[in-house]
This record gives sequence, C-alpha cells and structure tokens, in this order.
Amino acid sequence: MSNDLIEELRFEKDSNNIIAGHESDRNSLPIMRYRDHILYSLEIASTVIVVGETGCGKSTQIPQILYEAGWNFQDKVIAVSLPRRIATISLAMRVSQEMRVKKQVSYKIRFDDKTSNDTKIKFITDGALIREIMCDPLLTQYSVIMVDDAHERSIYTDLLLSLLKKIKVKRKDLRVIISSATIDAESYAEFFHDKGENIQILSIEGRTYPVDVYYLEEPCADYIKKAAETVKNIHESQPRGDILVFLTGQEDIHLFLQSLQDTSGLEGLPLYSGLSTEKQMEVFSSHHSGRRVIASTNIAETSITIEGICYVVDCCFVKAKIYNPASNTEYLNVIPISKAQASQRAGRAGRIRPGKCYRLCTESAFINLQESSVPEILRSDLTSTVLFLKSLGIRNIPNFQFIDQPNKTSVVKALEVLYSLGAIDDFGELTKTIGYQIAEFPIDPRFSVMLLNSCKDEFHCSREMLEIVSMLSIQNLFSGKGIENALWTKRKLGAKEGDHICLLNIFENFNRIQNFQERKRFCQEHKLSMRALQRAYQIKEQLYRIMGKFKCKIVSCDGDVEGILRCLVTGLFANAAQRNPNGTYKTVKGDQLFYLHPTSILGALKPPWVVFTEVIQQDKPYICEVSEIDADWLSELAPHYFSDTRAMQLQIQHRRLQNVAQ
DNA sequence: GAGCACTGC
Repeated sequence: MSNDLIEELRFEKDSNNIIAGHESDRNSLPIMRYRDHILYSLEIASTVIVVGETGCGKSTQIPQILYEAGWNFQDKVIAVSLPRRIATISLAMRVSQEMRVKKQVSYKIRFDDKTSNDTKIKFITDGALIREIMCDPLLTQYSVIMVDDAHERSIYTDLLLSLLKKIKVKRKDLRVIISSATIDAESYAEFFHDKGENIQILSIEGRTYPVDVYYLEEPCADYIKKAAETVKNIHESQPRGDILVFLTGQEDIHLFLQSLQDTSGLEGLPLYSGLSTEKQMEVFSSHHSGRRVIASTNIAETSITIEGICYVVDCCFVKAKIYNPASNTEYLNVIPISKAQASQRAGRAGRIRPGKCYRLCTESAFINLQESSVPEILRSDLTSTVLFLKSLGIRNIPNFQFIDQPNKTSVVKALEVLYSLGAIDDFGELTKTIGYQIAEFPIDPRFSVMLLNSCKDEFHCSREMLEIVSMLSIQNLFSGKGIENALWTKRKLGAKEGDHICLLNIFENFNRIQNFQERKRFCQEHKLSMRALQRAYQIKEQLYRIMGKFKCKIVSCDGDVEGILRCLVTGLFANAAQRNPNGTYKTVKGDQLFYLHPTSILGALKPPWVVFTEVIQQDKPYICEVSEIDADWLSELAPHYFSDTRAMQLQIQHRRLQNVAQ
C-alpha cells in the first residue's frame, strides 16, 4: 500500500465511526432484523432498493448476509461499490475483521487492487467498477452488485446504474441492490422498472439520535457574522459538546475563525481539503482544552465524520460546480443547499447524544429549498462520459437512458469536442485510429491526444508529455498559502516558456531524488505537496503501462522545448488565445475574454499567443496553466479546427500582423 | 494584479 493511502487510512480510522467499537455486536444492528426479508426479496426480484440512514449497518451486513446465504455460487463474487476510496478500504477492513477472514474480503481502488482469486466479497469504487465494464461488459464475475450511497449521485454512480440496467437485460441471474440514505427510492424503482419486472423496496430504520432544528426569525445578510454570534450563544447557554460550523470555502472559514479569536474557552479549527493531512488531523486530536469549534467546508458533510459533535451551525449554502453548456465551461458558485443536504448536515449533531442544529435561514426560506441537489451529471462537462459510452458501443447517446437525462446541448458540445479531437468521425463513430485509445486513458481526452501524438517523430517528447499530463491530473500541488508561494516555486524551478514546462521541471526535480527523506525535504523547501507529487508519479506509471499496451514509444526530446509546446497545441488548440493590447486574452474561436491567472509564470511576459489548460471563474474568468505558442502552429497542427473556413486563416494572419505592428 | 467545494478512473 502506498504511504499516501496508509496516511489516509489512519486518518479514516480516527475519523470514521465505521471502525469504532460501538457497532461491534452484529446482532444488535437494526439491519439484522431484515435478514430474511432481504434474502427473500432477492429470490423474487432482481432489483432491490434498500433505504436506510448511515449507521444502520447495511454496507457492512448485507454483503455478509449474502455470503452466508451462498450467493458466491460458481465462484461468483459479491461486489459492493461506493463513491469514495477511503470508505471502500475501511468497509473492506471492517468486514474482514468481523468475518475473521482475510482472503475472502478485499477491495479494489485505482492504483491499489487487493483482490485475488480467493476474493468472495469485493469492495470497489464506482469508478473502478466502471473501468471493469470496459474489459468485461457484462460483469460476468459478479452474482450480486450492491451500489452503495447511490443518493450521492456522482457521475460514476449514475453511469453505473444506467449500465446495470442494460446488463440485467442480458444477465437474468444478476442481482442489483441499490442502497440509498434518502427516500428517492421511488425514482430508482421507476428507472429500473421495465416490462413488469419486480422491484422490492426495503426501508430500514437508523440508530442515530434525534436532532432539534432551529431557524432564524429574520433573514441575515452576513452568514459569517451570524455564525459567529450563534456559536457564542451556544457556548454561553448550552451544555458542553463540540460545535461543527458549515461554511462555503476557505476564505469564509478563516474570516469566521478570526472573529472568534477573542472568545475564551473556544478552540477554533479549520477543516477543508486544501489543508495538509497534518492540519486536517488536528480535528481528531483528543488533546484540547475547552469547547472545540470546527469550521468546515462540505468535506464534513459526507467524507469526514468527527466524533463529539453535539451542535451544528449551518450557513445553508454550498460552493458547487456549475456547468455552462453554451461556453462548455465549468465553474464554481455559491448556491443554497438542498433539504437532503441540510438533513445530512444536521445529522452530524446526533451521533453521540441528541443534538441541536441551527440553520442560518428562516423556516420559510428553508421550505423553498430544493428537495435534493442537482446530480453531478447535470452540471458537468460530458466529454469523457460520452467518449466512455461510445467505447462501450453505445451509439445513440441522446437516447441513452440516464436516471436524469443530461441537457441535449451538453451532449452535443461533448460530441463536438470529441470530433475536433479526432476521437469520433463524421458518423459519430469512434475512430479506428485513435478513438479507442483515447477512451482507454483515465484522463481528460485532450490530454490523451497529446500523449498519443507525443510519440510521433514530429514531436518526439512522450517521456516529457507523460510527466506533464500526470502533473495536470493532480490537485493542490502547492502546499503553502499564497500566490507568491506558487510563483516563487515556479520561478525557482520553472521555465519562461510557460506553466506546463514548470510542471515538468518540478516533476523531474522531484523524481531525480531517490531517498524518501530527501524528497520530503525537497518538498518542504519548495513548498510543494509530497502527497500530490507521489500521486503524479502513480498516475505516470499507470499511463506508461497503457502506452506500452498500445506500443507507443517512450522517447525524450532532450530539452527541445518547442516539440513539447507544439504537441500541447494538438490537444489544447481549442484553448488557443491571443493577447489584447490591455493584457487580457481572447480565444481564437469564440472570442471569449480571459485574464491570466496571477499564479501563471507568464504574468510578467504576457506573450502574444498562448494555449491554456483550464478556466477558473473567480471574480473574473482566469486562464490557468498557460504556455506560449506560435500562431502559425494553430493552422498547421489543428487545420480541421482552424481552417474550416479560409476566413479563419485570414483572421489569424491579420491578427499576427496587428501584433507585429504593436 | 491578486485566493479554488468535493470526489473519482
């Protein structure tokens, strides 16, 4: 197991009560009363929907019940799929401890497949199971697949449910259990209900404590201020017990904690994913004086459980990804939470004794909130999703049955992007040349195109491109706070050609060091995240193996940066932009206006032509990870995109001349 | 000229 995962798991052990002892007596769990009912339902129906709160024991007990009842006939495997890695590992460990067996219970996540021929119960992430469908479209090794936490509605969960519905048509013996914490069971039942098929719904009571909910009398304008007031009130008037405050982002969290600094007897702690693991761990430390106030983002809603919380203060907002199909861009926005999210957040107060939840909105405002959050698939760029479905041979994507049908415009946008990348042809079929190969890489299709091209003699830089693409696939590379920090590191290790070459240099410097301790020192010195760089290394290894499978040559350009930059253009051509006289940038097609992100190494130079990797929407739309290019490369390397009309060529020519004149 | 919710292959 990687160090990264050991660390994450230790974290999980302390943070999640799945492992804690108080559930050790199996037979006291509510779920055990439903044992016969569950088994009977599986005999008479091929789809069973189980509704039950977190903590009722369904994720740990149902697989054991099935195992004991002999659902492993003919060497088939019982699978439980979950949205997140940590939950997958900890469930596997918990169940294998309970059953006192080692080999029969195992897990599989990306980069870490612990399963073998002896595995009978297999915990797996939704994404990993989706990947298995690519090799084994009917999932023939499984007798039962339990899709756990389906209410979270991640893209992979939705895709999995859609595909299972199709698989069940051909595999009459397969059983599907959908497990959800909310009462949207009817919509799943409706989705799976086909040709009079029998579907069973089971509701299982939870075992958490009641939580009293309070609302504001008057709406408030400033929820950070109101949250601080509420916390002080709780502190003065309520019995002991820690307070969990839900806010939207790290800036909110720090403002909030500052305003609490002078209150005696309160210990404020921030919690968000951008924090280093050590900082996050402080939330689970048992050494503290007085009452703790944990100010958290949404990470505490599902991913992390903190013991000892008796009070929840909820600002009733969340920062969520929004997708704009018109411009094919994703961005973050603060939006009101749904009622389902609100009750999940409130439930965090009732884990050790009856708790209290203070919502920072009026009751009438609350009643107007949406019942449940918009599923991820409805607010995402669908390029990878559509490509994946194409690779499974699903031709008519607009007619493919999703639980919630994505916007037609999003599907069309995805098809356009795939066409421009050469992944699909005029008929919408995956191209024989590169279409299937692009689909196989677990990365952005634009990056796959760059990787595949980098082996060609023309570019001759696949070693470098592997490293760049891996670095583009990680988050939170810079561990310290501040734009200055990122820029400082980039200047120290970077290159004038742009941010992509900076990433390459950072990776190569890190990778040259063999010794673990020295690597750690290097990261501290350069304010880089060790975790992020190790992950980049793992991704590189995985991509390397896939390239080997396709017989792609791994070659180095030996410092010839131009080959790399040209190769970037073959994937990122749609993100080519030209500088305006005022220093902003405009995309060549679409004429969208962007600002260079302050962490870009190109901030000082502002070259006339660039390609960028992504856009982030803050107060202004910023382009990130930017490199300098030559305008001539565009029509040369992406003629299908830029020279579909002669006018476009003339326009580029014209703009070039303008530029020379400036 | 100035700060980014959370997952996952």
